[in-house]
Amino acid sequence: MATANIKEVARHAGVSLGTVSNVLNRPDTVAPATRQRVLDAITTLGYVRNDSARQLRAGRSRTVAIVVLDVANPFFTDVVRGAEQVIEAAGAMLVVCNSGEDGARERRHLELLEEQRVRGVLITPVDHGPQPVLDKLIERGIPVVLVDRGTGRANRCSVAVDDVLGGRLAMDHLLDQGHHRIAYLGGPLTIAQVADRHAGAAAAVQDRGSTADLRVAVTTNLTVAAGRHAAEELLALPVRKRPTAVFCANDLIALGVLQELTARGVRVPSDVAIVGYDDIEFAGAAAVPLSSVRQPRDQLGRAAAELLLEEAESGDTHRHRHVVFQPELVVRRSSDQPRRTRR
Amino acid sequence: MATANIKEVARHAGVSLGTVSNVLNRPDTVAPATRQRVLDAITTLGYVRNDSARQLRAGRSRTVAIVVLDVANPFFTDVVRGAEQVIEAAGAMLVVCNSGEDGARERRHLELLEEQRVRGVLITPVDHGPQPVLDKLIERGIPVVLVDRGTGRANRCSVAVDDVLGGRLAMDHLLDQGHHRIAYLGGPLTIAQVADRHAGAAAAVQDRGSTADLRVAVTTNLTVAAGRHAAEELLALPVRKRPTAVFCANDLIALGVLQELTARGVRVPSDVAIVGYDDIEFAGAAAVPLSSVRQPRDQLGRAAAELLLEEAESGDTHRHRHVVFQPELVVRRSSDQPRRTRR
DNA sequence: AACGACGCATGAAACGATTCAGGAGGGCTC
DNA sequence: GAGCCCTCCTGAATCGTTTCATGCGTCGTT
Repeated sequence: MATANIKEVARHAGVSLGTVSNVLNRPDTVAPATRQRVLDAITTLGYVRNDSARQLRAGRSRTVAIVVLDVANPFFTDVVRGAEQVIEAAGAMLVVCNSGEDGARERRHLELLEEQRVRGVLITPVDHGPQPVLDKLIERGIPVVLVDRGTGRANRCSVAVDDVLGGRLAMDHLLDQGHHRIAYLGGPLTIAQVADRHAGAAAAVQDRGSTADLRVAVTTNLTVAAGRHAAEELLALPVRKRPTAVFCANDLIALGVLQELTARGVRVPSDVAIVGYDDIEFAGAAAVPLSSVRQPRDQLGRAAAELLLEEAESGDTHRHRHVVFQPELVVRRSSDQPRRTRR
Repeated sequence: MATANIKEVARHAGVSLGTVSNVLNRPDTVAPATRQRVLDAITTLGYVRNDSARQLRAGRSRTVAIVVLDVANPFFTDVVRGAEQVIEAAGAMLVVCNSGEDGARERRHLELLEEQRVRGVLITPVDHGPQPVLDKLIERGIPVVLVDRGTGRANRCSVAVDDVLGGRLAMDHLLDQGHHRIAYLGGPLTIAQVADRHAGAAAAVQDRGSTADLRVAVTTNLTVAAGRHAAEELLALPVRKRPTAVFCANDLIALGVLQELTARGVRVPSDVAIVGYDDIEFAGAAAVPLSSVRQPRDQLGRAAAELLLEEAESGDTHRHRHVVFQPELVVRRSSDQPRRTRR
């Protein structure tokens, strides 16, 4: 019942504790014959290392945690997969924690992770204000890497995508297509990503000296349902005031808009063009494939994981870095139809 | 730097080790004044429990693992969320591991989890043959609960949804709508769910004594791309031989089919009706909202977690159970148009 | 023959928490 | 005031691993 321990293995193989440990950790320092005896003992006893003891001795664990806002959001699942690759290749283990956009849950998770002395934490924090909990982790020597939150602080690394540029790309595209009345859908504006994407869109209009009308419709969150709701409001406008294009803060909203418009007989893109953000898998698979601003999601995860491992290994000599990726516009059918210039 | 330990706390508060431990674990056995002194020492020293030491002593950890086939699949993310609720409510922690449908990765994960002496494992195994790795875990006293794999073995609990019934529901619906040529899309058939759903569909045809023609098109996996590919093959058939309805083994395939058909000018549901499976969020949000067989995904996760905790606590007195949920057909536009009876 | 070097193996000493048998002191009963 | 119970606290023993100073041969060099 009680799993065999290293001592029993030693006794069974007729060697000392230290030798078994050496077989496990530095096999080449043990004579082949002895090594084999030990290995045999291990298999016949069904010995399995006890990680708690290992960690206790080592003072730190071999697991890395990632705390995401929503495990069910395709954006984050892809980030997780990217991080996973790097972490597992390094022989460590990635545990995924879900804050569900809830600060209290986030804090509970971080406390548990601290008790576990995890090797490091990748996190997209719920709040983007000052973060005493994170600072505490860092003081304790647990590296923290911010994921997808631009302005990293001085005591930690960060990876992010240039959301202002993303907004600019989307808007430039819509302006190129000849649109003049354009709506930006997203919210709440307290979310940095939502605000930045809008700022980029506005900057694009301004830089061109365009007379285009860009207005914002704030949604309560970033879900499909919010998109449907926003579309209803657009449809309530008289046709001549209705935007001919909408730029959505993420693809879930865009999909909601698409669905509602199609259901009401408004055609995409001929009546209304749509551009989303994130380029999740379901964007290209929508019945009217969705134009979207692609973020290198798995790269984001990979880069974050690499920074973390680097910091964990190099220790004090580490210099914090802030990696920023460039987004990329993917034009698909939902916005691919130049509009005859008219007002 | 090195985090304070319980000994320093004891010294700082002028008490013994045991007292500090009591404050932490049995606060009411310590006199209020002493307790407060200890708590003060804890905060001033910034003491954080060391979970490794705790676990080593206790012999087991307070974390539960869930091993899923694909973290990015909306079906599994919802199962995870369900399990999470129960596990966290019990003061434990859920770690999510991704096997990516790869048996080797699954095994590596299980080995690591065993080293960590996790409290239990929820798993949707990659293979449904005999599972020596899982048996080994169980022998070691680590409870295992199968998720979404019907035929649980005698030494473990399981939760599942009746896939045969689900297939039957879908097919009954399509037959009711007057369809006579129907295709089942899914694969590989070695996946129990894929086979069971087909079995249900076939049984429905037979039980009615229907003359309907149900044929299977096997896909290589269960993704959107596979659905698109399958749709292309359907379109290669002459119209008079082409199925008027397709039943897909999951929603990702169904979305792929929908996209490809729409892109080729085939209308859904009037030319071809579609029914999917899982009822993921994007099913209802598709441009032609998708009929689908709904599985109680979060309940699945919750039930699995509850069985696990129960087993972990009751120990030997535990009797393994196999919970089976009923699926439910959700009819949406993609199949909601009775067909004039004709052959 | 003496010496160092080297290869292997040893086992005691950590790591930090929990547990538990036991002790100190105070108050109560008879 | 003896005996007893209670409350509160103590500290050694324990969990299983890793590490490291040490020991013991053997071999090659001088």
